[in-house]
Amino acid sequence: MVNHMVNLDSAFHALADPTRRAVIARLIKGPAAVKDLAAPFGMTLPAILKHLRVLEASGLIGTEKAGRSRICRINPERLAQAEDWLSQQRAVWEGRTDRLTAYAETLARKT
Amino acid sequence: MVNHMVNLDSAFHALADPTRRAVIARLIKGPAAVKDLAAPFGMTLPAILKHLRVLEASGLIGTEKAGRSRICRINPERLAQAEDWLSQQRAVWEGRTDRLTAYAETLARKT
DNA sequence: TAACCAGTAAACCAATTGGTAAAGTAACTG
DNA sequence: CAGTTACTTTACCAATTGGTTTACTGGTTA
Repeated sequence: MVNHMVNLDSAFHALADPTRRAVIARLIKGPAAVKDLAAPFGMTLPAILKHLRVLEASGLIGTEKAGRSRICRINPERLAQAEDWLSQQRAVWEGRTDRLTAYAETLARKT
Repeated sequence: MVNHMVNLDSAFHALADPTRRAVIARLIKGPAAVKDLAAPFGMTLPAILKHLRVLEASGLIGTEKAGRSRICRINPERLAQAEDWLSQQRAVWEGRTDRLTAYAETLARKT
């Protein structure tokens, strides 16, 4: 139960970097090798590799070795978990404002 | 247009800490003073204040001074922005898998 | 006015981050 | 077998983070 929190920690942390979000946006369209992910950014291989490790540790992506290259693919479930936390908060918020709206209507009816 | 990214950076960064998510979960049910937010955690006031500043800088919450206390309230729009990015990615993913599904069905029809 | 209360500021600390450069290793290619 | 490619490791760096303690300010209350 605490584990779930830890996952959210690492998932949101992974999402907090524009490079990593760009990698996700790329991978969501299909798997890619490390080299191909590095290409769009003016960044060294080790730098991208660090980002990929952060993403992999968070469970947002998975990687596997194929010959001399490593291919990365998205793990949409973890992305959904982050989205779920947010939509859950929104649900509470909307429940609250609904209640406020209902209360306001009650007041309006009384006056 | 780059600004939007920066906002996502700070929003996701703010969400990456369990204390800050707990603060958000609390504030989404209604405004609260700094002291009340600090109470549930075994943490000093300055520590919570730092978290609140991070949350405020990200735009996820707003604060205002009232007498000697400062009351904090949620800003649901920013929360929605983070959710939007995620659901947008999911939409791409689902579009992709839909296309794969359609392709699989085409194959099935041919055989 | 004296005492208390809520927040703020400042200085400090260990750990983490996002990047680099340089030197390896393992898998293809000619 | 020699060379290139693609990743990997290591060591290093400056900046940021999440926390502390101590001291101070401004409001509230007895």
